[in-house]
Amino acid sequence: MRNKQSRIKDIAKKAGVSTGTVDRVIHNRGEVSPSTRKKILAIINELDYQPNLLASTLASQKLHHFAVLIPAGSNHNPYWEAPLKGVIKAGEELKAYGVRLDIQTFSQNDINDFRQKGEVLLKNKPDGLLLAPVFFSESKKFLIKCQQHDLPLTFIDTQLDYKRSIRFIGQNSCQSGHVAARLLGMGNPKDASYLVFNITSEKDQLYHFTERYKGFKDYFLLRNLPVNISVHDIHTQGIEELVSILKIALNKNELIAGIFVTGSKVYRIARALKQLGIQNIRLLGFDLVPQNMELLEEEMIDFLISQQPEEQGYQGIQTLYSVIVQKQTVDPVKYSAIDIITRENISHYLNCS
Amino acid sequence: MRNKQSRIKDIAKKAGVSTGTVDRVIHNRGEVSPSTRKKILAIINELDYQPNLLASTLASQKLHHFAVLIPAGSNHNPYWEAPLKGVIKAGEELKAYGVRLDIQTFSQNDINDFRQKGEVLLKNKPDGLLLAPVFFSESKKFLIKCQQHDLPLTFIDTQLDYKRSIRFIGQNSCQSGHVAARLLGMGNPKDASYLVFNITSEKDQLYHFTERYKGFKDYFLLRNLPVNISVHDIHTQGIEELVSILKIALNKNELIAGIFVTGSKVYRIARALKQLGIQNIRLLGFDLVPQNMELLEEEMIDFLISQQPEEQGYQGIQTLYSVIVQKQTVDPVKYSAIDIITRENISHYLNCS
DNA sequence: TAAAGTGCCGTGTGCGCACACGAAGTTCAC
DNA sequence: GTGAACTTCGTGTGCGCACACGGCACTTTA
Repeated sequence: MRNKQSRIKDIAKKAGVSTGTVDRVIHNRGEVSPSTRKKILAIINELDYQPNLLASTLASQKLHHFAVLIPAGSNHNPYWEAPLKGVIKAGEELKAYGVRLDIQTFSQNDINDFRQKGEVLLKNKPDGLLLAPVFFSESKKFLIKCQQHDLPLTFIDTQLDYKRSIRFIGQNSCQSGHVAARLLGMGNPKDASYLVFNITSEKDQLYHFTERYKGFKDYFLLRNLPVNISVHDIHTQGIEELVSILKIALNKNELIAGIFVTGSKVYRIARALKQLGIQNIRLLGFDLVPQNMELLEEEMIDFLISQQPEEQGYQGIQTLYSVIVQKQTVDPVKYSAIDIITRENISHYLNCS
Repeated sequence: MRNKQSRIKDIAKKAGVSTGTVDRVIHNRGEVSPSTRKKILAIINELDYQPNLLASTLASQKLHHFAVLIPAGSNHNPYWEAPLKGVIKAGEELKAYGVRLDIQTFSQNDINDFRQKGEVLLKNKPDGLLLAPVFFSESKKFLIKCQQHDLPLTFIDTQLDYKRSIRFIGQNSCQSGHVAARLLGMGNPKDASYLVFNITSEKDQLYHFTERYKGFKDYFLLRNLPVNISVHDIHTQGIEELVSILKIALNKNELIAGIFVTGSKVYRIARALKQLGIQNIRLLGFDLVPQNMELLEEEMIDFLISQQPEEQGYQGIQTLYSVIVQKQTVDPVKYSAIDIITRENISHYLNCS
C-alpha cells in the first residue's frame, strides 16, 4: 500500500530502456520498435502507471487557449453574470495549468455584437470554445465558421447541432416545467385554473419558454387532471398590461390556483399582484436574479427554480480542459440540477464558493 | 496582459540577489538581512508574485497525512456511503499533491468501535482530521486526545466545541425544519393538523431531530398559524407501531394535512401508509437513501430534503488541504444547501460527478 | 594574530516529465 | 564495399521551485 507512484524512470529500468523511449511510447510519438513498444505498454499496465500531472504540465510549457462567448449581464437581465463568475473561477484555477481564457460577452439585444465578438475570438485561433448560442440562426452561421477551424466546443444554456460538440451543459427545461407543475398544483383541486406568462423582451429564451410550458402542461395531462390553463405572451415592458390581464382573469368565476412564469421576469408579475393587493395566489418563476430574490423574501413569490448557472460556467471550462488537454471523455449531455428555492432555503444558494 | 507569471528568478534578478535569498524570504526561513528582506518583499508585492503551485508541490516532496473518522454505511442506514464517496473523490484529486488519507469507518451502533478506530488513527500522527462526531460524549473524550496532539480538524454533520476546529460543514437543521414546514403547510387551512415522527434506532441524530422539529414548529408560530402538531417518538423496528399510531390519528375528527419525519426513516411511514391504503396525505422526510428514493418515485413520499452529503465529505477534505497545506483561511461554518427533492427533479441529484 | 564563531548569501541538485539532439545500428543502392 | 538514408534509441537540458551545503566577510575570543 505504501509504494509510491511509479514513474517513467521505474518503467524504463524495468523494461531495460531509457526514459526517452518510454516517453515516446506514452505519447505515441513513434520511433520505437514494435517489440519494445509492446513490452513497455505491458509494464505500464502492470504498474498501473499514472503520469504525474504536476510534473507533466510543468515540463510541457504548453499554453491552451479557450474562448468564451456568452451574453453580457445587464441591469435588465443580470442572469448571465452568474455563468461568467463560474467561468472566471475555473479560469483562475486552471491558470497554473497553462490555460488562458479569452472571454467575450455580447449584448442580448444586439445580433451584430454577437457576430463581431465571435469573429474576434476566432481570429485568435483558440483550442476550444464555450458558447451560449442564444441567437439561433446567427449562431448557426457562427458554427459553420467554427467547423472550418475544426474547433471543439461546449454549449451552455442552449444546445445546437454541431459536429465537434463536446458537451451540452444546461437545464432540462421540460423537466423543470414538471417540477413547476407539482409545486403549483400541490393541494389544489383537480380542476383548478392556472395562468402562464411568457414574458420576453429579447428574441432568445423562446426555446426554454416553450419547453417549460410543455413540461408544465404534460404534468397535468399525464395525471388526467382537467386543469384550466390560460397562456399569455407579454412583450411590453410596463406593468399596465400585466395588471389588466390579472384583473380580467381574477374577475372570472374560476379560482386561480397558481401563476407560472416561464422565465426570470416573474418579479414583474409579483409587482403587479402587489399593486392589486393580491397575496394568496401561488407564484413561481425562474432564476435567482436580485429582483426575484427580493420578492421571494417578501413572500410575493413562492418558488424560484434555479439551474446553477455559476456551476454551468465553471463546468463548461473544466470540461474543455479535461477533454481537450487531458484527453478524457465525457457524456455529451450534462443536465444541471433543478433547484427549488423558497424564502427558507435561499441563503444556501447565494455564495456558491 | 500577455506577460507571463513572474517567477522567483525574476524577483531575484530585479533585487540583485540570488534565488536562494528570495526563497528564504518567501518561506520566512531567516538568514536574510532586514534591508534585503524588505527590498524583496516590496518587489514581490509590486510584481504580485504568485508561487507556481505545480512546481512548488513537485519540488517539496512533502507528504500530508489526513485522517478520516466517520460512520460506516450499512444496509440499515446507507446514508454515510455518500460522504465517504466525497472523501474518496477528494483523496484521488489530492493524491498528486502528496495527500494521503487514512480512512476509518465505525459502526453506528458500537461506541467501542468508534473509540478503537479513533486510537488507530491518532497513532499514525496525522496532520489533520475529518470527524463526524455522532457519539456525543465519546467524541468529547476523543477530542481531548486530539487536543493533546494539537490536531487541527474539520467537523462534518455535527459540530462540537474544539479549540483547533477549522470548519464545520453540515446542515442548518433548524432551517431545514422551516423548509419542511413551508412545503407541508402550503395551501392548507390555517388550523391544519400535522404529525411529526422521530424515528431512531441509534443514539445519534437526536440533535438534528430536535432542531428540525424546532424549525418546523417555529415556522407556524412565527406566522401565527394555530396548527395542531402531535409528535411521536418511535424506537421499534417493525411497522405495527406505526400503523396503529396512524390509524388512531386518522380516526380523530381533524384532518391530517401532512406528516413530517425528522430523519431518513420516512420510508417506514410511507410503507405504513401504503399498507393502510392512504394516498392523500403529504409526506416529507430527509435524505436520498435508496428506500426513500423508491417511494418518492411511487409518489408515496412527496418531498425529500437532502443536504449534499457527498459534497460535505469532499469539502471536508478539500478544506483540510487548503487550510493546513496552503495556509488559507476559511469561514468556521459552512452550511450545506437544503435541497428539495421531488419525483420530478430527483434524477439531477443522483450522479453528482 | 590565528582560530573559532556568526550573519548573510550564492550555488548546485533534484522533484517527474517533455522534448531536442545526436549516436548507434541497420538497410539499400551502386 | 562504401556512403546515404532510415530506424531505433540514449542523453541532456529545462520547467519553477525547495532546500542542503558551503563560502565569504566580519566579529569575537584566547
